[in-house]
Amino acid sequence: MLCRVPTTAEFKRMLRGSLLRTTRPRLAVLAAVHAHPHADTDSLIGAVRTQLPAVSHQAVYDVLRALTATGLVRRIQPAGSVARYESRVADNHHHIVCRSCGAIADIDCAVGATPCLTASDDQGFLIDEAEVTYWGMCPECVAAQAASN
Amino acid sequence: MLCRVPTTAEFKRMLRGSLLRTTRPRLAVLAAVHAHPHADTDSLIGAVRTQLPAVSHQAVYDVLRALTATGLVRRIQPAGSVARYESRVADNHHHIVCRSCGAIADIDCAVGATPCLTASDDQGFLIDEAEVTYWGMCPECVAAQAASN
DNA sequence: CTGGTTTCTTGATGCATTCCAGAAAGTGCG
DNA sequence: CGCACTTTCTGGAATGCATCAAGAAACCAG
Repeated sequence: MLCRVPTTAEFKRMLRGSLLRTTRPRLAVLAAVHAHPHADTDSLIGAVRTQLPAVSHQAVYDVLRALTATGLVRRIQPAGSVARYESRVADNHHHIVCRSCGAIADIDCAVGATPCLTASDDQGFLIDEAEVTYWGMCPECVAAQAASN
Repeated sequence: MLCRVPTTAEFKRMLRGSLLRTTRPRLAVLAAVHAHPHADTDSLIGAVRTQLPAVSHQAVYDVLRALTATGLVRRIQPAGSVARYESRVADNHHHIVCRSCGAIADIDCAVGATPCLTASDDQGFLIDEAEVTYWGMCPECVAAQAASN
């Protein structure tokens, strides 16, 4: 992620561009998602409350749903994990999840555009997205396991 | 799924082959998973109870976990869905999920072996599996939407 | 058949998420 | 700039899937 975190003014523009009212909770949540990629809802609530101590958890849930619906943030949820959110939305990238500690990292699509979208037989389904999740172990957990042997 | 549902004797052999005791709940759960692909836990509990009315939900949860751990069944959990189980475990196949009704269908890997497993940059992770989930609409929901327009 | 171990039953608990009703804040118009 | 309308936020309770815990029951080897 070489992208710097956008400014508040830019966040406002993003909200207006999505026909969303610019409220403090929304700006704070948007900033939190940009600052903490792949964070779960609880972490985001904590991050938001450092700026806005009074926000309710319900507000964060509502905002995250609104932002997800308009495409400003993306919700990911690997099997066995709670919902997590990220701000990279434009590009077609995938994720690798550590089976041991649950860490998530971004991975660009292996081959160009959207090759995985070509299913061998779609069985009459109208496919609009192919989501790839890589499973494995993060460097830290690999090292930890090697050390314990 | 051209495979017929295995017999009870075959289920027993499968359990013993995985060093698991052959108990009635396990046989019933194994049969239920084979008879109802992609069923969620609650449906499986219902299916098991047609044969074994007294089983507790906890027993089904435990059995499903044991079967998943030994690889006799596979657990899948698309984002926003509860856990589902299937009996196709040997082949490397993927799933397509209907955004509208949640239906799940099997899809064979697009290109031969395991091409998607080649990540562009693994970032130091030790990758052991690439899971592909296609998102779209099932034929029924496509028809229903077309009819309502 | 019997001892030892694993598994199942019953009931309670945890946790992420959602529902609900009233209060508050943002927005457009006069 | 202020007012009315609409949407959003607060606070509290509820839902639902899944897991934990302790004792009873079932399975397997000898």
